[in-house]
This record gives sequence, C-alpha cells and structure tokens, in this order.
Amino acid sequence: MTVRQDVHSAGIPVLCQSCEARHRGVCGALDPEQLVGLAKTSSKQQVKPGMELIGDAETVDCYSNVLSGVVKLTKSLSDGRQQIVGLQFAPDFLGRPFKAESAINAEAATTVSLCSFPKAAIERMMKESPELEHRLFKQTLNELDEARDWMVTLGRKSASEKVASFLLMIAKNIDPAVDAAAESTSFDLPLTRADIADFLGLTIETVSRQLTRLRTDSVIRIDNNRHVTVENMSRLERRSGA
Amino acid sequence: MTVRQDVHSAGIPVLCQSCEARHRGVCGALDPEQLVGLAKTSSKQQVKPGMELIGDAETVDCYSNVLSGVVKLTKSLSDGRQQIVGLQFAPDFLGRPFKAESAINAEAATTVSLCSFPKAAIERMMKESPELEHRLFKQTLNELDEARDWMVTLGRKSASEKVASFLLMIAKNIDPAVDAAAESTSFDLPLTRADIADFLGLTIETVSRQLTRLRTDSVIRIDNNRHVTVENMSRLERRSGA
DNA sequence: CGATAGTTTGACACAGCTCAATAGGCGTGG
DNA sequence: CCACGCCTATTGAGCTGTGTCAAACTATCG
Repeated sequence: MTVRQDVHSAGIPVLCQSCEARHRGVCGALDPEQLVGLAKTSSKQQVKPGMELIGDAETVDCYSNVLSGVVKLTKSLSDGRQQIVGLQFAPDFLGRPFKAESAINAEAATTVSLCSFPKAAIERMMKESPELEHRLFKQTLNELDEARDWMVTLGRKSASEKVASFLLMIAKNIDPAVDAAAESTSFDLPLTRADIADFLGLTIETVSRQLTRLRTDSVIRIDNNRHVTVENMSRLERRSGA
Repeated sequence: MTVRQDVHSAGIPVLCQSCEARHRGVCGALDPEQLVGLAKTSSKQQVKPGMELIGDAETVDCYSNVLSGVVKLTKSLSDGRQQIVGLQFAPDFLGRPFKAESAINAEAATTVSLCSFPKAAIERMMKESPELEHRLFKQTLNELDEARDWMVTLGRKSASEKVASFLLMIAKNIDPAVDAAAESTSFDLPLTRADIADFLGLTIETVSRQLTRLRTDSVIRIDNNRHVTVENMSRLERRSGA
C-alpha cells in the first residue's frame, strides 16, 4: 500500500498514516492534533510468540493496539488449568479501561506487533474526546457478543462441533469475505494444539483426534501441522452445530 | 423506605426518587431535568417468571432497568440446546446499544420489575450526556469480566466445581457482604434446576446430584427445593475450584 | 385429593480424559 | 547433506465423569 500525502493524511504522524488502527481501530476517533499528541508517547514493538504482555493481577500501565498477529487472553485456576477467554486480532485495542489491575493474562500467540501508549495518555484523551470512549465502548460490546457466543460453544457443543466452530471463526477472521458460499479457504492456524484445547475447553488429544477426523472426512486438509485448507466450507459449517 | 423531599431529590420525578437505578444504576448519570424528560416516556412494569422480554433476532425498541428480580440472557442452537450467557440483577441495564436486533434472548427467571424506555430516548440522551454512555460502558466492561469468568467455569471446571461456583455467585449477588469469613448465608435460588443446568452447561440430573452431594456432605442445606443455606462458606469456596 | 410441574434417584452407555508410546517437523552441528 | 535432539502432534488402550433414559418422589395448586 502506498502512503498518499493528500488532504486526508495532512498533519498525521508518519507512524499512523498507513496504520490499520487509524482506519478501523480506535485511533480513527482522533483528529490529527490528538494523533500527534498521542504519537509522541507511543511506541511500536514486535513481540515473539509466547511472550507475556499483561500478567494476571499485575498493575497495567500501558494500553496497546494490535497491529498484526494474534494475542490470546487467558485465565487460570490455581491448580494450573487454563482457559483462553478471548483472541485479539488487528486492529483490536488491548487493555481494560478503568481498572488498575488486570484480571486476565495476555500473551502473544503468534509474532505480534503492537503500538503501545501510556495508560494515562489514553485516559486523558478519553475524557476530552467522547468519540474515543464511544469507539472503545463499541469494541467492548463486540467482545461481549463474542464472549457470549463462545459460552454457548463451551457449554453446549460436542468436541467435534467445538473444533469445527473454531476453524470457522479463524477462517472468518483471517479472511472476512469468506462465507458458506465460498468453496474453500486456506490459512495458517495462529494457535498450537495446546492453545486450541485451552480455547475450546478440551485436551490436546481430543483436538488432534477431531482434526484428523475432519481430515479423513476430507472437510479440511492440513499441511505442516499449521496450514489448514477448508475444502468444503458449508460442510464445515454444518459440523459446527450453529 | 421513606421518600424524603430534600435538596437531593428536588425536581426528581417521584418514580425515580427511591429507585435503585438512580443510586447505583445508569440513571445516576442524569441530572433532574434529564430524569424528568426520560420519566415522561418511561413505564414501570411487572413481569411473571418465564415471560420473554427480548426475543432472539427480534427488533428491539425499548431498553430497561432491572429494578428487582433476575433476568436470564440465553442463546440457543438450532436443535434446541440452550445456554444461559448472563444473569442480570437490579439495577442492571437491559439492552444492547447500537444494534437494532438482539442476538440473545432475555427472559424473566423470577418475577421481575422493570423500568422501560423507548430505545430512541436513551440513544438521544447518550449523545447529549457522555456521562450516561460512560456508565453504560462501565457496566458493559463488568459484564465482559463476568462472562470471561464464566468461560473458565464452563470450559475447565468439573460438574461439582461448577455447582459450587454457581451457589457462591448467587450468594454474593444476593448479599454482597458475604465472604469466606462469613459462617453461613441463606437465600432463595432464583433459578430452577433446568435453568442452573443451562447456566453451567450441564444436565438437570447432574445439577441435582451435585446439590445432593453438597447436602449430604453438609456444606449446604436445602428447604423446599429453592431455599439454600450455606452452612460453611469456606468449604463451599474450596469446592468451587477457584 | 388428584393433577401437574419440578426434582431426585438409579442403571447404564458413551464422549472425552488420562497415560503411554509413536511419529513428524525443524533447527543445530558435524 | 545427514544425524541428532527437541518439541509438537498423532495414535492407541483403557478409564471415568457426565449424559441418557426411565421411574419414583415431592411440592403446589385448583
């Protein structure tokens, strides 16, 4: 994508010009002047898979935009059982407003690039600009809708339906254009089998068995453990239980 | 509770004067003038258990405050399997801002009293008063936190831990003062066994068995099927898996 | 007092878990 | 280029917790 220097990007920090968070994310709420102010204290960073971004019960002092990659939000029981309670893709906003301590863990599932700002800067800007708070509110409502969708999956679907639902969700996130009509799609799984298990409330073994079942039934193909090709979208959808 | 006509309630509609939603709910964001405006179009109503408040995929044209009782938010799969994805107590706000259609069902679990307003009135007021939107945002963040807590319960806890967690949650909601230190508490279950099963992703039978196990282990007592006395709060907590 | 809806209890089946062994992918170093 | 080791994923065998189906029990209300 070429960065055009036209009326729309006049006065916008270089950092932000081609940034997805400005187009579809929360930064879209800010005018050039505010962007400049924020860009002064913000910093881009690249994070390797497995790195912890926010620790449970840790004081959080920065918020971030996810620019690429996938972040997993997890919660754990005292004995180590873990559950993924959310996945964040670009250009999601990462952080829990109005709370000093995080109740969840955030960890890079893939290589992730982030744009981080000090907590205080965002909170000041939220007071000045109702539009920013409005955008964050809308994202939170979407996350709540997603969380509730997954509660149905966790509570009421069988293992094979869970795995099918997961693949569908990933396919739709990677390529928002795909739907049941599409013949086939293909993508890299952003999660390991262990992560998928933590996301679906299953064990690694069960996830693996269900994936091979989908493979032997030629609903999907799997290459190199990570690359999935959905051969037949509508059959996958029928297996998702929705 | 007597309604005092003092400086704090000057100009406030009679309807709102002793209303919990004005004290702890979203109406606290409104000034007397706005309350008067809203009260003109609002109406209190009483709803019997089992009544549907919002239908899935139905156009919603009113929002409500829950004034008493418990509302269950549910989602269903096409074959009838059902999952409760949220419970709302007074003074929660009921409704999904910025969306014409609801993706979930809302149903009275107990007798519920509501204060309802036209959707348009709230949305107009939200534009005028950032403080109102701010309160709704905060409630949504809390609901998201709760939803994620339950995802751990749904995905990773055993049936007995689920039932214990459910009893703890209800106890804390009925009497916010109780904690592990408290010797015992007692309350009426706002849900039937079938509802509890739908909430925990279990069957009626499993819920029943786990409740009798808690009873025979004298962690709780049950009278008339609905009234529960927690004999030993900390033992219940230990069984909840947290 | 019977009717109805909700709840409990029992016997059995099976989906998904556990433990254990094998296979495959990938980077390192010879 | 192959050999090795590490990590991740797959496959198998057996077990167990929870679901299923059916029957008995209880509360509530006309």
